[in-house]
Amino acid sequence: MSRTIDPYNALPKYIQLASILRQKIEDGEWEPRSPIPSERQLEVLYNISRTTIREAIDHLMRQGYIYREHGRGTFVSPQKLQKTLMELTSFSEDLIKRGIQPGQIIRSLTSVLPPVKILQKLELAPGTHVLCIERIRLGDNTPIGLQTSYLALAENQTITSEEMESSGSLYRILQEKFNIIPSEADETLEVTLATPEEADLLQIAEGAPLLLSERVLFAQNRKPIEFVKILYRGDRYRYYARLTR
Amino acid sequence: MSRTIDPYNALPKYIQLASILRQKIEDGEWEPRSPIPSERQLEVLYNISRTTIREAIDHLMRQGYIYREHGRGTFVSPQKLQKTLMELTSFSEDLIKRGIQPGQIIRSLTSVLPPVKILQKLELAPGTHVLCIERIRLGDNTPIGLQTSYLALAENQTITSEEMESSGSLYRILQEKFNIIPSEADETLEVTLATPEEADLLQIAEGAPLLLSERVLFAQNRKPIEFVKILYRGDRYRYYARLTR
DNA sequence: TAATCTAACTGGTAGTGACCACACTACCAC
DNA sequence: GTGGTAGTGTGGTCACTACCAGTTAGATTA
Repeated sequence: MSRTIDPYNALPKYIQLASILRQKIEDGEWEPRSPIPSERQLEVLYNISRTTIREAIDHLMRQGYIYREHGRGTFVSPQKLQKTLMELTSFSEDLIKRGIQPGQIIRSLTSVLPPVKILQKLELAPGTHVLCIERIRLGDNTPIGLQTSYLALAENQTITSEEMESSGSLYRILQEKFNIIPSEADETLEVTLATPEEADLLQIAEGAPLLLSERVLFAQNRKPIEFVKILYRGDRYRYYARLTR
Repeated sequence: MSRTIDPYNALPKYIQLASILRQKIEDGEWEPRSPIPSERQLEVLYNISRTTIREAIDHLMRQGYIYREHGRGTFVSPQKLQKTLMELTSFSEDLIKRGIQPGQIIRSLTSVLPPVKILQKLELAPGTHVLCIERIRLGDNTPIGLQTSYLALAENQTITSEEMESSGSLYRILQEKFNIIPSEADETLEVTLATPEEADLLQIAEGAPLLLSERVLFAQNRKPIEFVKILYRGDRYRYYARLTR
């Protein structure tokens, strides 16, 4: 990573500065709870205006790397799990962060007419067909979850099972093929009990407790792009979130 | 709510402007997906510099009220549940938002020596005593959760059961009495089954599925102030979160 | 000694002015 | 029609400046 600001770099200076500072924190060059250089010092150190400095610091603060104290200074956050900040993660990203090998079995990939409730969440007209993908999610080669995705793609857009097989990450396909970047999601979590079919697929007993997650995913323009329902095995999955005011 | 910016007001201008704009959105004066006045127009409308305008808009954007599109404008977010943004909420706030009448039964309020695991999460030395509050949480007068809080207060700080009874909200006491403002939390959720004692307290069958939430709450200065464990009745509670990248 | 004041820091708010990157439209040339 | 192009409006980035508001430590004073 660069150690100085390059004014000819295409990246904005505040992003360059933010990543320099982030690096120093992640490398442990600056101890938790210790102050980073003051804004006036950074101005001189990197030859950047305070406006830009503050913008970089704002970013790092919102990402939880540092915190400010009026009149005292700006300090490194003492957090252990910086990587698992409040972030929107795909299933595979999620598992990788926990050190578990993700995997999946694609059960089906078809165009379906979904229930009205789901069409409403996707803000689609009644009668619209959407792409439905059913998958069994694996962690270290054993089932952890049962996932059903409904995707609101444009007429001329579709995804093949080959693409799903080879890429592994639906979100990566959305991003690379259609330039759709997931940016926000509403999620609910509740407890249910496994039906016979679900129990069979997850290799657990009928009536075993499951964690049910339902999520509506929004793109950059705030349009809903996916409704996804995941049934997690209660004994093998723990949900993690970071909340902020 | 004020309709113009008052330069003599103690509140910063960008906060005044943000609340004016928020009001217009909540009142429906500006339709979802329609553009709000451009930054240059707002400059003239409210006689404020663009710096300040952008700061106000930044705030509203992070709170999910609006979104920006480079080259096109700034638009009102089409969100139905503005109130239940990704927010850190207390149990009572949470229920009120869902239209349920919160209540509680305080089972105990004592100084205890907690398990080492909890002391570690609170970043306290082994052997430290903390305030422990056990409560049964009610929704519309029937039990929905079993909550155990461990509070890392200073030597001279404590909370009485009278205060808990009268206020109802622990977070309000923390804020008003000790000036501690909860600002962040790490939370995990998983599924467990009710022990006989838990089943009895929650008035459900032994072995019924529960949603177990464990949360570490941090103050403004990033110091942990509370470890709280809540067992929710699986049949009466649903967890909601909004995730952002 | 203890309380007070002061100066020199820190981050917080605000204005001005400039230029860039992107989106849209109207117009023109082919 | 099609493709280009210039103009104008939008948000994005950046510099420089000024002053306000907390915090701290050291000097000063009672």
